[in-house]
Amino acid sequence: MRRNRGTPDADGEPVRTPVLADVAELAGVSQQTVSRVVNGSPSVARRTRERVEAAIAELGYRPNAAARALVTRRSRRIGVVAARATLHGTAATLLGVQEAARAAGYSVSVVMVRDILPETVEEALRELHEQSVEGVVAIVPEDAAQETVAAADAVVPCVLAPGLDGPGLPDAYWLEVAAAHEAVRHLVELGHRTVHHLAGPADWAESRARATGWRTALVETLRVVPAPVRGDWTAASGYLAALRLLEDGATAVFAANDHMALGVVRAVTEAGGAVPGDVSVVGFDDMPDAAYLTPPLTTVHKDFAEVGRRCVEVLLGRLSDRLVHPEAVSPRLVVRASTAVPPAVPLGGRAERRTAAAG
Amino acid sequence: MRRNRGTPDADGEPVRTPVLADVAELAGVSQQTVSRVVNGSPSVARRTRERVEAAIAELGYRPNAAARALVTRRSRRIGVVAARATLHGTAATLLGVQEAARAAGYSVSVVMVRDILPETVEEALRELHEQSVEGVVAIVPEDAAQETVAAADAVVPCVLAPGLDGPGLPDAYWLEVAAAHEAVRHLVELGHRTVHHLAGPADWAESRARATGWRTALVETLRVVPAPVRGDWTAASGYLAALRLLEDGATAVFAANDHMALGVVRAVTEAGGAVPGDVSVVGFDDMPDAAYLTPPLTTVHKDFAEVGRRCVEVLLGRLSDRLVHPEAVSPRLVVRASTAVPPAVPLGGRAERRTAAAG
DNA sequence: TCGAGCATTGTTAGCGTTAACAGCGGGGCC
DNA sequence: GGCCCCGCTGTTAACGCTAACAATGCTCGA
Repeated sequence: MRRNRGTPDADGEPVRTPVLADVAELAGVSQQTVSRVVNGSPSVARRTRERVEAAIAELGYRPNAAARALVTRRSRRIGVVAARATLHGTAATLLGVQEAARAAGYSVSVVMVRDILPETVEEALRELHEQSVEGVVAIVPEDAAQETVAAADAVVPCVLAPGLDGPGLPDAYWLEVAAAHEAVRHLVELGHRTVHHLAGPADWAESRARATGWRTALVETLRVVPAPVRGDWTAASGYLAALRLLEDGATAVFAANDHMALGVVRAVTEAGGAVPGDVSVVGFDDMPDAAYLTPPLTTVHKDFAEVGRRCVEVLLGRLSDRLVHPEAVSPRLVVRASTAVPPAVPLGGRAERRTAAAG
Repeated sequence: MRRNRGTPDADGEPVRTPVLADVAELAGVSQQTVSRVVNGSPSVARRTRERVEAAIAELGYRPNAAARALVTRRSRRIGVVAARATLHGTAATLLGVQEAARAAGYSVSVVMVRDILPETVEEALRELHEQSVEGVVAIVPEDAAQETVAAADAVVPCVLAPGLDGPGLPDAYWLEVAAAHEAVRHLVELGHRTVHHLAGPADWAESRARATGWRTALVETLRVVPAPVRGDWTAASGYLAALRLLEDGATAVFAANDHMALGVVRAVTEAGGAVPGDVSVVGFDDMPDAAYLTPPLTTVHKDFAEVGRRCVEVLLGRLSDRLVHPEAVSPRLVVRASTAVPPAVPLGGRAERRTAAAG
């Protein structure tokens, strides 16, 4: 035989990872028969199968994915492009994608990008393409990135994870709107004159959906619609933004995610106010810590892992020319302790004048 | 009817992803020459190289990683096994691993396991092995899993991410101990009689390191060492555990991570106490939200992304038979607003009696 | 002038696997 | 009894790429 790789053993017996041929030889059959056994082909006699299986077990044989991919032109691998990997939503979605992919027999390649720019996303997609991924789940909610991803779809099927705009999960957007709407209604019904909004970045579909829900709820109940303030999803940005909201005399703030909401709570507290005594705060996402914050955060629960799973479902569907259309996950309001009736006198300074004029 | 992927062209010309042979033909050279250009071999004439590069650009050629892996027996891919993917530490470490691997020209396969059992970890490792990863970074701090990983090291080089026990980052453990020690000293110096500990799971090296640091600081300053209470890293478990700590009359709690610390704050507040007025709380990890919690959490900052990067450094070192030994990352205390001098009268009920007896 | 020696390019043979087809007994059917 | 077909197994030729070696055309020194 030929040259063997691996460390040559002391007693001359060469150690190398076993391949199909080794199993075939040991079992006394052809490689093709071993291949059939490995792939669960029905046309193998029971006795033969058993012999082959024994040989596989004895040698500890595991098929080589690269060789398979090469010949079948199917890598059984999907790629994930993720941005802001430490954000709760991203991490949880990734988890769901990974689980679902694994369950379907696919392996997962991950590329995380630091800045979501068309070029970086494009490069990430290229790298994934080079790995012959069969499809890509992109967790990059910014619009700019989404266009890049959409363009790449011609080369390799891509599913956008938030799925708010994509063709895969079309009503997810409206469910998100509805959930935001519900959150704001909750605040209005508590008696707040109006509800301020701490929005996410303008170029994220989630931001827009949540802002839309907020706005419609306000318009519907004939409230003034204050100018929303923007954050970048982080607690730090939420804190900063809240300072302005407070100046504006807000008594109720609907933040586009929990991290920012928690920053709002901090700002209110620091300004000498109380949540929910002076200001009510609602978040979005319901990250695991939300229930244990002080005060426990009223927020909208969103099952990101499920979102990830459904993305895979859609993607795998497209790979087999089926058009899968899973029901969108429906976020729902979880009322906890960060919301209450508005205070008799609002916290902000100049605020009184302004809201009085508006109301 | 061999179906080519990509969009079928209107004029019947089948569109298929270009391969080396296509480039070679277009450039009028042999495949080998194209291969040399792609791999940056110096022995290609400048004119030839330019022609080949033009052809590559025109066709949009990208080398096929599977074919390469097959023939070179180097996949240029590393695997990551991660558990509890939504925990801050895990997510951030994964990010660091991914970044460093990518920078070194490696791609990353991720397998996330839900329960850390020897079997599930073993299966994850097997799957990774099947993908011919050249090495594995395992973010599975439980001891049981670590043994499994260590055993797999014979088949494929593995680096344990927390690196507290592993051969790769040996002093990381003691730095962790030192950081915990520093945190507890901070509390003691504030005037607390003793410091209670909310530990992580017993079979995590981090838990043990932090508990050790806590204990030594207490012993060193001649304090009673209260029985530590255990959580599972989540805020929920921290909340539950804190209830017992409070019964015990704790005035200072050192929690093994931020999530649990935040649960402690919640429990204290719910019991009618204040942080830090009645109970001081210190966390560990310094997750991004920590500075914006109410109150801002005093905690130990740990750069997980850096941990991930160094794991990759060690792993890639081993792959090239170099023994890399990067300096361990040194966590450091960040004092914020959740710690203060102890109250005149402790919050807990039976507590007074007990601590009085102890002191 | 000739061959050594260099720079550049081409040729051949796989890497480990599966697709496609070929072969080979034996049982059922007419 | 002959034929066909079925169940099972084997053979051959790729998949896209690179390692190893062979071959070419030069330049240069003796």
